[in-house]
Amino acid sequence: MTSRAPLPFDPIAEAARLWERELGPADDMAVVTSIMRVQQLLQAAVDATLKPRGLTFARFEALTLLMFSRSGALPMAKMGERLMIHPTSVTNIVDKLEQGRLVQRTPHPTDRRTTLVRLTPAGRRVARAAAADLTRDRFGLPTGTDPGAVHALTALLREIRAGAEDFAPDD
Amino acid sequence: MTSRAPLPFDPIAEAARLWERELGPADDMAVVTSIMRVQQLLQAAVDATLKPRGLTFARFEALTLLMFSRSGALPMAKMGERLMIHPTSVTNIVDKLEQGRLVQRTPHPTDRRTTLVRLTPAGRRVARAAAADLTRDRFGLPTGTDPGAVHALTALLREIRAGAEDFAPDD
DNA sequence: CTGATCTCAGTACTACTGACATTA
DNA sequence: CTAATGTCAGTATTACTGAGATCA
Repeated sequence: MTSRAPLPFDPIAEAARLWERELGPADDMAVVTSIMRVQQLLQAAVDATLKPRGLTFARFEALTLLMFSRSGALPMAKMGERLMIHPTSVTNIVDKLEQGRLVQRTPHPTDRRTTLVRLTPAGRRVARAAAADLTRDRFGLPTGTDPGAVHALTALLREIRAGAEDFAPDD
Repeated sequence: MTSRAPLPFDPIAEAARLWERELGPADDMAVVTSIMRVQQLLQAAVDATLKPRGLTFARFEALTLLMFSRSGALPMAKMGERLMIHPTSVTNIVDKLEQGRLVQRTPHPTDRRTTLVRLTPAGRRVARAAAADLTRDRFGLPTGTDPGAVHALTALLREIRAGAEDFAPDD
């Protein structure tokens, strides 16, 4: 959260202008760069909101996933699939959450290969509190962000996710 | 690039449904999560495209910035400002580019505190080739992504960047 | 003296590869 | 035997803090 001085011009528009002049069509470059830059801004804001509770956005997402699951517990592999993260990253994230006593590893009742991750009462409490913090801070979105723009953005990003096979198109 | 099996449903829409039921309005959560997820997909695709040339997207952006500068050289601090990255990250990225002989550190002619980073001929060549690769792969965007959607997305993200003081609004 | 510029050491987080033990 | 599950060791990136040297 090192508050930078804003640039006197839009760096992406400027880059697109020069790219177009020297390298060809710049539309794809401009969107992708925009997404990267906005993600960076939001990630920093969200992590700052969560820091007092010892969470990162990745850990918060894992906690939320468990909170929304029927029994409050899921296999590691299922978590990785839903969160689109690598198996070793699941191990790492669950390690940290377990150190904070927000989740607990338990054996699967029938499949002994599988480890279930279960939300503890403290985990559920922290998840709800963190969710309230994030809602209050609008997940890092600038104050005054137009709700219509939020909807439109979500819909457009959904198209891209569908095209990238993030999920089955016929939902 | 571990090609995952796509989920049989949209995980973000599903999370929004449950969030709305238990925690309140989910619109902000849905956009921000969408941006994070799409960024992850694009970052992986772009890095895969650049890997054969020994570049990451961050290093490519630094190279491009130099390519578009008047003299092909910029102070480290100026680079960090434009790319929105931390001074120590600039040091790190320039280190790697210099190891690959794509840039060269040179002293500033008048301000002896400042280090100029200059593109080498090889650096310029690699930058242009990488740009061509990325253009060919549409910067990781799914094949068939609607150009209209690309424009709309860029415009909406520009609003958010402006609101976050990424640059001066009166551009 | 103040402030800017850059680097270094050390830490944290996430991603990925390859290897491995266990079990369905 | 094959495939799935989870973990570990090791590596690569990037981000950030704190400290310090140099210099405008």
